[in-house]
Amino acid sequence: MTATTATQTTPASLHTPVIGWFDQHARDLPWRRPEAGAWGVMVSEFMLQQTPVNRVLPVYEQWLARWPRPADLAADPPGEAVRSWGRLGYPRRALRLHGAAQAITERHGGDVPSEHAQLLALPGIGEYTAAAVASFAYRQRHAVLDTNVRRVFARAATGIQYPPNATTAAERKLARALLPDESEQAAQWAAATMELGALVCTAKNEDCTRCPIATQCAWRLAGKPAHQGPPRRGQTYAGTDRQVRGRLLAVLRETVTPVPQSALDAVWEEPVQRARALDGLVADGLVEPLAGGQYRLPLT
DNA sequence: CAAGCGTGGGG
DNA sequence: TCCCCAAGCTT
Repeated sequence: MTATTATQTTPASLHTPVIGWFDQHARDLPWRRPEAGAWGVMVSEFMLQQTPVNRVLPVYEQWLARWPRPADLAADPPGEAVRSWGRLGYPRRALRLHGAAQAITERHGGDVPSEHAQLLALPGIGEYTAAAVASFAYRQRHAVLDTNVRRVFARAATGIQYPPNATTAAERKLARALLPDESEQAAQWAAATMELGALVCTAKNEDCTRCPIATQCAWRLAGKPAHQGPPRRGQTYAGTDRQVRGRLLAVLRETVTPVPQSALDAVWEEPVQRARALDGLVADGLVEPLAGGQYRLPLT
């Protein structure tokens, strides 16, 4: 026999069980079907930035039915993207997705680019989304570090309950070290680790009995020590500008005809904050001011 | 780099 | 009820 330590965790010892688990338990999500294409993957990634899967599903279906290609979206006003975004939250994402569709139409012949650098240059696409589209849609080899993967790696490899607030160089290095060499297997690994974090290795109430790598998990082996350090910053919402913006935009989504100032004034009592919120929406390009104190979603 | 940016479901 | 959280990006 060799002197191999049977219990040591190696990258390869994680790949087979995690990918095997994914084969058995992956959810059948529409953007994972072959017919979704790169555009479907990209749309889903925008919508899933900070919004849960179950709320994205219906909006995704409507969106792809209405705008099956980037050029279809680019041909409509940005305000229509904002309206169709509905109540997914963070409506600037809708504007950025529209802008990305325009850039794809103008610069890439209407096809979602496959190169990471070109994806990264599109509005609304950062490090994570560029890697996700390149990996999921084009089966390339990229470290895909979202909140789920970061939590899985923090626990399984680093032995801590939660990753740092912001992605660190150490996390990127670890993710690259764990990535399978072959690109198709790397793409499966990316999707599988993400799904594991979403379904089993969740932020709260993780279920280690269903985890395919529980026997190798550093955090579990250490007795699942509680998170050290300051509590995660809780985002207050009630009474903030964000809440006011949400109410204002909800009014404007209701109608294609311009809305008078009085209709907007009705959503919030305090005039200073109300005006600040509306100014912010205009500055962001989410609202278009018209002559005579009227407002609408942007046509350009 | 910390702050700002929506919304709704579940414990 | 309140608090936490959900496939981040931009400035």
